[in-house]
Amino acid sequence: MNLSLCCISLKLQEQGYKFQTMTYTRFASLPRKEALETLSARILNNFEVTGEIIQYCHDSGIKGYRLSSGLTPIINHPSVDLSLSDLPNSEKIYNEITNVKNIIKNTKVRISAHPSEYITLTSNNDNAISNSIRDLEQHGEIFDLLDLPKSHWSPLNIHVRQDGDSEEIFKSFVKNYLKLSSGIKNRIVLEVNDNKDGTWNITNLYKYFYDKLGIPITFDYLHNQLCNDGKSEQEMFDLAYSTWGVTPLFHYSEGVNGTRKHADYAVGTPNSYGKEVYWDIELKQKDLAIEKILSQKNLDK
DNA sequence: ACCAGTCAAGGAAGC
DNA sequence: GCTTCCTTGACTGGT
Repeated sequence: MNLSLCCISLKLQEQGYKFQTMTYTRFASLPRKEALETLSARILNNFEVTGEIIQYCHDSGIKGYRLSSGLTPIINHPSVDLSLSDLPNSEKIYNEITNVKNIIKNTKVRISAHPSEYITLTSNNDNAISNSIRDLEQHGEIFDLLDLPKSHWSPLNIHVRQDGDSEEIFKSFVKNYLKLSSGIKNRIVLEVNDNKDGTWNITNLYKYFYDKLGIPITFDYLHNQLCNDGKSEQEMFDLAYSTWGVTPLFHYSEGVNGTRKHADYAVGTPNSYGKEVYWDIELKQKDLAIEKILSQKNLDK
């Protein structure tokens, strides 16, 4: 089974490999030089941790890894707007990125990302749109530096956040989608929403975004349970599956007591309905939850 | 060393 | 309409 780790390894975290971040408030409160140095050191740390995690995934039989969206904090902030090359010791960061690139090449772990839940391509708020585009392009830049394919093999997964009139929202999406670079357009995929009564269930995503733009649809067990049009799970799985030109990367999670809150561990196992799929495991116990699924799978054999 | 509060985003949901 | 909620994990500052 192709399982994929989301962002954090609890095992490595225990060994001291932890991501670091920085808020804009903090950045702005420090003298410029110190702020930049702190930020640079944290970003360097984050790429080192990323390399460790990818190697660990490979060594543990985990076939995929979702990059943390907090890899390069603040640099996309509209009031900061830095590129990696602006940072002190940027050559160290680029060296580390090259190291991560080589680890990916050697291990063949499938790399993806799920940019912020707050990204929108349909908003009426121009700032929200430009912030979203900047954030997506930043992800693309990192993907390119890591030499990841400009295809859905390395997907950038986002949501259509806005509910309402499908036609209007779709039009708004297209307008902004066309502003994205080809590196983003070739990688972007759309995930079923998790809000009840949501407009963007898999059927509707298919009708608009796959049919008209060829964008693959990400099936997610939990979200599909919470947001669907009454069709069977397998029917939705198959429909989403049919939109991918490469092996799909779907999401597996279980809710606590019927809520969207993610459980610590899986009770069930991902059902791939006989197909080849990569599963992002969105469970709070991260690699420990994956380990458990893999060990149960082995017991079954 | 530890703990509680803070931070960030934009649409949803509630009043 | 306006406010609060949602979500997440690490930072921050006080003890």
